[in-house]
Amino acid sequence: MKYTIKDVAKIANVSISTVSRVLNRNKGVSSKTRKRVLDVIEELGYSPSASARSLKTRLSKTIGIAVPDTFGDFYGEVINGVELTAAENGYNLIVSLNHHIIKEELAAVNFFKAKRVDGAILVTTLGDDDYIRSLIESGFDIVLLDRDPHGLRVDTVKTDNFRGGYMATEYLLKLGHSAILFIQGLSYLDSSRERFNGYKKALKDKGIEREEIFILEGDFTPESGYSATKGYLEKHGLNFTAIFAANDQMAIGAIKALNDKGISVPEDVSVIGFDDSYMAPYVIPSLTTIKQRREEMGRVATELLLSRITSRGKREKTPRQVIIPVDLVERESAIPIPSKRKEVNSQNIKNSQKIKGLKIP
Amino acid sequence: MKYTIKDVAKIANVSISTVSRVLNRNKGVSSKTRKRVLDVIEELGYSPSASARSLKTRLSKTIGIAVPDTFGDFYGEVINGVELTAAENGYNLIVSLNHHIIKEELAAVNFFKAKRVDGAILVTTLGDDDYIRSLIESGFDIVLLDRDPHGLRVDTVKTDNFRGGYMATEYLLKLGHSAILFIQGLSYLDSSRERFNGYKKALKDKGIEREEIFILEGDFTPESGYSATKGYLEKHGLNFTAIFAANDQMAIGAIKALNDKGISVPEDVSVIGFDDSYMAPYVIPSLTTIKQRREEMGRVATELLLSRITSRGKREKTPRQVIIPVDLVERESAIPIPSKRKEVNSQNIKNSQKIKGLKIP
DNA sequence: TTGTATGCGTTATCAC
DNA sequence: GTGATAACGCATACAA
Repeated sequence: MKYTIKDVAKIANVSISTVSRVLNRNKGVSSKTRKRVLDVIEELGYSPSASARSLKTRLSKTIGIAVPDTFGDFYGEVINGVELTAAENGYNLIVSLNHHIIKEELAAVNFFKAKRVDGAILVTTLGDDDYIRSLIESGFDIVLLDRDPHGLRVDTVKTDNFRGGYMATEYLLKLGHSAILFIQGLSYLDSSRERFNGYKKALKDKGIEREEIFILEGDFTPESGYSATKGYLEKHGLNFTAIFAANDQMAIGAIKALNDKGISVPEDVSVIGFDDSYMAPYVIPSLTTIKQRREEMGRVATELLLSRITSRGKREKTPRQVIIPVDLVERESAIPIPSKRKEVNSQNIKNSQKIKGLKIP
Repeated sequence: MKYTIKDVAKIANVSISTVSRVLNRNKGVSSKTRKRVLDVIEELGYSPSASARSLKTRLSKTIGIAVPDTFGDFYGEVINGVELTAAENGYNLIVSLNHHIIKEELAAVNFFKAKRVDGAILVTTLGDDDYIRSLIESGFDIVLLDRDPHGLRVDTVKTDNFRGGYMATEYLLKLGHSAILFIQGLSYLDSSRERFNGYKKALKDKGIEREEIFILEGDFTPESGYSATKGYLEKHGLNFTAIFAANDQMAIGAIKALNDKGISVPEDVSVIGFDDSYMAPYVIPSLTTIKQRREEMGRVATELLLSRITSRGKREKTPRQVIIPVDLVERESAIPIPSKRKEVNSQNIKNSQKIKGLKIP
């Protein structure tokens, strides 16, 4: 907490340049004096001042990450992947939350830009493309996560949302479902839109095109999945046999809403989510879902960023777009529609009878 | 990204000290020149170098937080509270994960100590008390979160775990349960132990003291709650009517295990958790639990830390131990035992019949 | 009210 | 192989 390179030098009976050498390049120092210096460092518990060092080197050995919040599974696990990779490479992580407020995101980014960090990962960016463009043009290294490049020359890392949406829907179609509700997340996010596009495409490929009213609004929270489903049931009744929610949390909320109305999952309605969150195997019924590799997204984004940082000055790399593949995880919440089932047991009939006050078309 | 205070000074036709003054104390500068300087700053998009500034002031305006990981609800929300409060006060947050490995925690703390941060919040510390003691003695500001002081002169913030454990158990007792399983979390953590103590005390106050085999080992993950419960059922059968799990995730895992064995919650077994996590209202049945104010814990810890940091040099404050109160949140997963229920409907009987292959005492 | 000069703890350039 | 010394960008004591 209080020793400087000077103290070390004095005690080790060498010059500060020698100490600096053993601290860094470790070359051009006789092994004898190196050992002596090292001993003193150890003894004093000395560690170099980060600020002095970065003032000189213009490198902070720190990267920033801007995320909306740390709730739910997604952001937390992304951060995990980022921190892990950063730490492995000797970088620290400054986390800035913007609470889904654009102004705060801009503030965070400006702060990042103020030389405090060597580069930044922007997750689920809210702001328009212009400020990102200006960031890039000013030579600031950034990578976008969970977002498309939108024509910008940036590195991006995203999940294969379209394919995930397609797979989920296709899976339900194969199970015999055709009346499939889609609960979208925040619709201004690329990730939500693409899952939606995958859903639409799968339906279209199957010749189904009508279902406008089947699109419910959500915001990725379980509350939104719950109330969207509840509202829909109260308005339209049970005129669907399956739900695809843009994330697991909304799927779980939807199941709860169905359950509250006496509708059984999966016997009456199949549900599929997106994420393969921590809780997905443990909810009842366990959730069939599209697995998104959240931690890996963080890892990859960090690797991209660090490779840019360390290659500064060399010729500019062309922007890279990494798309992380998804997998379908089959669990209990999605099953074939009754006509396709081997056996229809009494339990299902019983449950169906419980549906009251609903206009069943 | 590239202007310095010098550039600003030159363009504004003032000295760098004047610029510095408007940047900081903002006093002793005529409003005319201040405006001029401000304009130049604005125009250039200048922002002072953090490293230079902290080299000079010996303050980094950054605090660190060390947590095991960012999975589940607890740590993420604590971080949320910390970041919020830090940002409000102009501080940045460096997050360091130790992945439940002591060595990494020590590394993180040493790093924090290397002057990069003005203070640190240590969450759920793994390491022994000695290294924390040495930290404190060397004048480093820290606050411990989710952990007891263990006689150390540190500020701590924790949930009222004992009372939470007591309340949960007492609630079950009032519902008529007496055979209550306890699933503990990582038993080396204060928080888990105290919830356990609360459980034991409530039983004792009620004159129940025998239940050694009723204590199951868990580690706060849903997996552990699941497998502990499954293992117990396979070994002892259904010789209990309620479960108190040291967190919601394990409670949800336990419910899943019961469900897999054909045991209904809450009809056959009542379950109560701890946390009031994000998902608690949406699992089926919705989870009765003890609410832990995670974000507030983060807020309070940060306030304690910042107050220490800003009062450096003044006479030392005596350590403060803040205990955040808990609340019981009643939902669906815990109900009176059958003899205490107003009505026993056929549904319950039916469910009970489903229990097979279990030695029911 | 404003300007000048010094030093914070490093790294790097140059000598020796 | 080693040692002076000049920056890095800023805050501040001291002058003016």
